[in-house]
Amino acid sequence: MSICGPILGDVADRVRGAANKRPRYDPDRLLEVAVQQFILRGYEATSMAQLGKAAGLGKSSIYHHFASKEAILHRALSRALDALFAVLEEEQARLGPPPARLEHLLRRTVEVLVDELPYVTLLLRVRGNSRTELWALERRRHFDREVAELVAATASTGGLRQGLEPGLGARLLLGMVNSISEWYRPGGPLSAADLARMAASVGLHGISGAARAGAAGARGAKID
Amino acid sequence: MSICGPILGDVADRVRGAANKRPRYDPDRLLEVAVQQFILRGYEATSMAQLGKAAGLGKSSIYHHFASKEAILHRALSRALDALFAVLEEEQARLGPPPARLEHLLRRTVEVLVDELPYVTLLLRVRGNSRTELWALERRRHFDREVAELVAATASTGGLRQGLEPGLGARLLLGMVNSISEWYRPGGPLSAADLARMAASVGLHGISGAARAGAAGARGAKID
DNA sequence: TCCTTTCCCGACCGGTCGTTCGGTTCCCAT
DNA sequence: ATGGGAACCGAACGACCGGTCGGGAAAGGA
Repeated sequence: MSICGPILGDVADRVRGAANKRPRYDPDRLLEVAVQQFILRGYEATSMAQLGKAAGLGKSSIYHHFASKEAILHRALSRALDALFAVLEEEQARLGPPPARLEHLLRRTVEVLVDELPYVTLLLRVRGNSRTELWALERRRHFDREVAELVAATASTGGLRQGLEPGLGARLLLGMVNSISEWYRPGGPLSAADLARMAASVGLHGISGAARAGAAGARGAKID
Repeated sequence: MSICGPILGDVADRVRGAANKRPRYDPDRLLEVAVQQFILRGYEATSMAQLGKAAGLGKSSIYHHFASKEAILHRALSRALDALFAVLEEEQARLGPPPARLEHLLRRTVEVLVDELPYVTLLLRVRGNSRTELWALERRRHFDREVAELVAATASTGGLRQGLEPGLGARLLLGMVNSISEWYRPGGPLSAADLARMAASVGLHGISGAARAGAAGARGAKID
């Protein structure tokens, strides 16, 4: 128990021992606290002093573990991006018929999103304000493009609905999947695997099959 | 032609005459410039000085038109929310069988999103940092809940796929629709009406009909 | 022409930002 | 027990933040 941390049961409490010892951090644990704050108030709106307080530290102590505020962000975004790109390397995402590969990719993306929820959430909110954010944005675009190419490959097997440009389909698919980070909270009644299966299924079913309501001609939404 | 505005053909240029007269603003035009900047760099990361420069004004001049930085945000968010809630009042969203009402609601939501793109985009990025943002967040939740109730009504007519909780369906639907603000740019080859028709069709088709890949039991995602 | 209103400006305020620095406290291997 | 590195602290830095203020230029009606 402590009165220091702003939220009960926080990392700040876990990091000190059972007694009220002085908190001792390593970069990864501090990262956890920092990302939590970044998500809560936004990166720009979070001050180093707030980061320190949330961790039970003075703000100058942060600089013992990270070179700068931006370095914290970089590490967090890197973690999210690495986890996402690892999915692209998985066998089932690289071999087999495109529709099955796309299904696997979407399902695993959701699972990673849930698994690394804070880090991916932070990634999805990046807007390109600093060099670090621009770098993350570009890496993320690479990922999106791979998904788009897989959707295009699925389309060329006839798996896409009439009039739906593959680029648009990919965007809608990714938008749906990414939006999960805005409401999903671990510990709820919905398991990550079930959510992933369902989201992938809903998404794929949405962009495939016969059109119900016709959209005359919807063309030209390439992932750039 | 001017060297003042950061982007060519900006509102800052349009607002002065053909000659290089002094810019004269009214709140609405200034709002347009401000929202553009808020989207570009984020609300917190945008300073009043930057707002002024983007408008071709000194930062103190902003306060002639708006009481505070937060007042600018409030006006922008209000514009987006009013446009969205107006859709809920439309006849076709209130009368008829639930599936048709849902289709209309989704389609019109996309059209409003595109129509008021900067303002809705700003709304969708709000995280609840100030009283204004909390207010906007709550109004937005009301809108989401109305959509969720319509999805639930659609479900009770048997229009929802097996195992898909209406709350989860609504979230996925809204996530897909809202994500359009992250990539759609007016002037592209895709008209707002076509996009709206296609997005609504993809979304509805995704959450309805028979399941392809089974998700054992996916339950419990209520819109709060 | 003159006066009023609208609009805009530069200088300035207190406060907070990210960051630096010299020094203190703690843990642990020796 | 003791030396040394890792972890942490408070004070202070210059820069910049949102906001205020008194005054000047432009527009418009008389």
